Order: sequence, then structure tokens, then C-alpha cells
Amino acid sequence: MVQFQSSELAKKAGVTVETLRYYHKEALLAEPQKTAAGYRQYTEADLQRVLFIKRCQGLGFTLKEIKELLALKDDTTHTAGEVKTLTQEKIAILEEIKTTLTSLVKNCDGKGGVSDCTILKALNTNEANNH
Amino acid sequence: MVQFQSSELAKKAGVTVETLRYYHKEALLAEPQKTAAGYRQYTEADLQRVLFIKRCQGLGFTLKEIKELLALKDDTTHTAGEVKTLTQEKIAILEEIKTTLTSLVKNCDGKGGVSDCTILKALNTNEANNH
DNA sequence: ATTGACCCTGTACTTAGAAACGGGGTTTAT
DNA sequence: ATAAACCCCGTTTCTAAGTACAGGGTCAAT
Repeated sequence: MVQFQSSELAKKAGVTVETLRYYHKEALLAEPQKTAAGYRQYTEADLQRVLFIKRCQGLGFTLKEIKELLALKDDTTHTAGEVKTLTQEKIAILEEIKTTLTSLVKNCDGKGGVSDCTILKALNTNEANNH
Repeated sequence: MVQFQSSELAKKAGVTVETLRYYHKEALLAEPQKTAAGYRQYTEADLQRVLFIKRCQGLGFTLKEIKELLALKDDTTHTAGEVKTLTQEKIAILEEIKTTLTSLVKNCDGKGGVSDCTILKALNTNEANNH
């Protein structure tokens, strides 16, 4: 089995060694086997897990949410439906915000000074409160 | 002119007095006039400004971005186009993430255990990396 | 056998956005 | 004239997600 030490895994995953330690502390990543000297020996599975975390982060999930996703993933008694639901909840939030911003932009021709800006005008009243 | 003291403005704006102090410190909100005893005397304009900040926050802008928006708003030499651009940039980010999540959800029937979950499978490969 | 590049642990510091605390002044009502 | 309920300021604490030490062990090469 291929094994890497901390800095190697960190480099492959695009994080720092400190971040790995942080993930261990937060129980997002289990401590791997250690050598007699106490050096961590990471496996390909660890690398995949860190990459998974990073991908989810890139999609706007917080570490807390990622921990939930990982918990579902790790416990095979859970279902694909639960994962889908979590993801859909995330989408719904994004959707709502995007819709509001888009409608603000649509009504704005971008012409004139800031005092003509319909986006700012809308944000000044409570028209932006439909969420 | 109608004036309120801290706790009154805070209540109307749905924030705490501590938050107002924080906004002063961060220069999002100018210090208002003070009474001889040093009590802050807020005006309707201050209330509107805090509400503006809160609305923007609700739409996913960070305080730093809101500071930019307020700076545009406060300086009439700026244009409506600049505000529109900032808003569109924000939308573009949301859009990208939403598209990725949506495509993950679309390919998932939500059936079966987590090992059948196509969302998790996609997050495990780099298919979620098109952003 | 020593130097340089790693590794370990534990603790402290950082940014964002507040919330809370400590110690003290003020205003209002009784 | 005193108690409740405000206000002030400065400092500390909190969560999130790390980053940066400090102080020390290890491994590989020279």
C-alpha cells in the first residue's frame, strides 16, 4: 500500500500540514497509523477524503455541514435521499438570494450616477426583504 | 428632527447596541451627535443605513463588500454601473455554485443507501471541479 | 557526528462579525 | 435620594477555519 507523510499528502491535497492537524482535531479526518517515531502515515483514502472536503468547501458547504455529509457517507445505514435533501436545502438558499439579486439587476440600466441606481434604491426600502 | 438613543435604534433595526458600536468601529456607520453626557443621538438616516446593511447581509454580502457599496453610495461621483457590476459579480459566483449542485442533484434519484448516492460519488471524483 | 529538512505536540494568534463583561456615569420615577 | 434602567468606554470571549509559533525529536546525507 502506498503511504505518504504529512507534507506529501498536504501538497497533493492543496492544503498545509497545519490544516491536516486541524481536520484531525475537528474529527473530519481520522488520525492515520503512525511510525514508531510518531510520524503519520497517510493512505490514498485519506487523500481522497481531504479532496472531498475541499470540493465541498468549494461548493459553499461549511466544515460543519461537510462533517454531516461525511457522517452520512461513513454510516451505510443512511440513504442517498438524505444526501440529496441536504444538497437541495443548500441549493434553495442560493436560489433565493440569487433571485433577489437578479431582479435588482434586471431593473437597473446601469446608467447615471449612484443617485439614479435602482439597486441602491431598492436596498434602501424593504423591497429586498422577500426572503 | 426625531432622534433615538442606542437601544431604540438597535431595536428598530433588529440588532444589538454592541453591533452598533461594532459598526462605528468598522466605519460602516458614522458616530452620531452626542449629548453633553456623551449619549449617542441617532437619526432616521442612521436607522436607514443600518437597515441597508442588514438587507445586504441577508443577500450574502460581507461587511467588507457592504462597505464598498456604501462607499459608492456615499460618493456621488460614482455611477449606477459600478453598483450593478458588483452585484452581478456576486450573482455570478452564486450561479456557478448553484449550477454545480443542481447538476449533482439532477443525476441523483435519492434511492438506495449512501453507497448508491451519485452526489457523493461525484464529490469523490473531481467532477465537481468545474468552477 | 553534525547539518538541514523533515516530523511531533501544545499553545497562541488571526479575521469576521459580533456578544459579553467590568467598572462607572446618567436619567427618570418614586 | 436612591433604585431601576438606561448610557459610556475599553477589554475579553466566542465561532469558524485556519495559521503561526516554540521547543523539541528524527532521518538522510555528508
